[in-house]
Amino acid sequence: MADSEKRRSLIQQYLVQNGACSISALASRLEVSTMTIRRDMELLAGKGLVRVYHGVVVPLKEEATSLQEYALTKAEAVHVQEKLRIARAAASMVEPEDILFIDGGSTAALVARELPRGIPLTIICLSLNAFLNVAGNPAAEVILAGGIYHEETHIFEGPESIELIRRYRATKAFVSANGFREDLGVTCSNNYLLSIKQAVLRSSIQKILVADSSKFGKVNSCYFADLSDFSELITDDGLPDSALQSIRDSGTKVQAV
Amino acid sequence: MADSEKRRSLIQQYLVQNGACSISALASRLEVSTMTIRRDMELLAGKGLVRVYHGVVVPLKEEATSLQEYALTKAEAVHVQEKLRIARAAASMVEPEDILFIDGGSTAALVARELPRGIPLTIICLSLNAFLNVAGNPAAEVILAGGIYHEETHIFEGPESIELIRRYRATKAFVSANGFREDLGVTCSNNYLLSIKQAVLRSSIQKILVADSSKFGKVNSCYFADLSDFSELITDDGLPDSALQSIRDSGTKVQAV
DNA sequence: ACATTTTTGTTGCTTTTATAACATTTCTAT
DNA sequence: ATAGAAATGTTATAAAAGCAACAAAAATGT
Repeated sequence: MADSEKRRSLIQQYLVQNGACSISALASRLEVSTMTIRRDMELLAGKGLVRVYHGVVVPLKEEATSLQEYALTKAEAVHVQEKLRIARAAASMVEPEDILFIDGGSTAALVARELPRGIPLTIICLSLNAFLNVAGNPAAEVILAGGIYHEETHIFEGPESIELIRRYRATKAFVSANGFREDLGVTCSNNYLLSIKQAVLRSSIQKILVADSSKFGKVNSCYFADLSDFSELITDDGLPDSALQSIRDSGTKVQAV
Repeated sequence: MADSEKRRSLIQQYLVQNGACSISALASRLEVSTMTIRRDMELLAGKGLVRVYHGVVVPLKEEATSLQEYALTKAEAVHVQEKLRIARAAASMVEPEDILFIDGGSTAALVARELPRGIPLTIICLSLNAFLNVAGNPAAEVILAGGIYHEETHIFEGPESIELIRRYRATKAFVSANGFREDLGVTCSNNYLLSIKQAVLRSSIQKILVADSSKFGKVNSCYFADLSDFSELITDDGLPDSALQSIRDSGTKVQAV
């Protein structure tokens, strides 16, 4: 990476952490002239990443503040690029008046974050992560399945959660998983996750599995569905063609983004 | 609320939405001089709510979350000190192994924040505010009553919420209110709040009303209990002695902190 | 109604930033 | 190595913001 790029990257990182910074402070911190910073900012502003006011740079990264930030720092920072592509593909499937289940897990949380704003939706969240990423959407009715909070998964467990899921009917469910393979099916790591995911599948028309290719071939302790139980799989381009083909043959649409 | 307060509140709201704004823009938007805005910003900066750079105001993200936002940008900003004293008194009543209901509202959210950490508790939260203030407490089992999210109150509404409350039994319930008086009882502003508060009262041994003295004498549309239905009232020192005495005579303990 | 306090606006001056044009350095490819 | 390109620094001028002191207006209390 060129020095100038590295500097801009550093600036961005600093801005996201600190919320804002003056151009003069950036110049002295990075030991370059203010003109250099200005030119950098012009570039970043052109990309829509920052906004430059009078002497001050403010990161414009979509609400990287407080709640959303919390939701993402906790998420495993692995395969973020893939997960984001998957999330965007998933979000682009959503249509006005859709009723959505958003599962726990970092990929599903990203789906929540990428959901179109301004169109009427009903969004039923199963994890705090997903919820925090949609709360505040003015056009959406946001529902959270409550219960006992599990900090490691950000999911609420309990009969109330299951009951709530059973009471609703969704047009689309975005479900995550810890592992998926053709022979042993789709798996997750906990018993309560299993109950929730199964309830979600039973309450939804379109069942969409969002899982990056690192999950492919893996198994975890709790089996909750076969791949063919899903109407669609959204994953990245890391799956072998043979696998893609055989999943498609079993009746599940596949998007590899 | 005084005009100046209203203006500062508007500014804060605008800042949280937009991330940042120049002083000159705020001045023309609110049709006051830049000096007025500058002085406002000095005030808000003193409270640690914003940071002023050269001509630009940036909200500080640490404080912009749930509670502070609610407690300081909304109309209740005036009574923060009282609420905090009330919250601390309430929190000091809590003992190990207690099972707690924490209602919605800024005062109850403060109770949640002031709860002792490290002692085993079961904490059932009825609002996002309260929840975010206790999530992460390692010694506590944290439960959130889910349902349809209401942004203006940060509360989750729905049959699931009520069912969850009915299913639990608490040793202490910290309940908030919009108004309370001896003749017309304790009132809140919404129907769903009413259902929740009544369910909480029916599921709890000790029923503790936390409400600052500005609520005294007021009525709101929804009546949900008499003052004598509460085992205890925690308020500040703004109630007339005669009222304190007559509430005590009716069998409700009163702490005026 | 009056005086007092608080809030807001105005002015002049200082300091900081923006911008453009030009000079210099650093990088890159042959 | 060297020319050309890209990146960076410098300077001068214009524009905008900061600041302090004072004036005017509005709110408050007696």
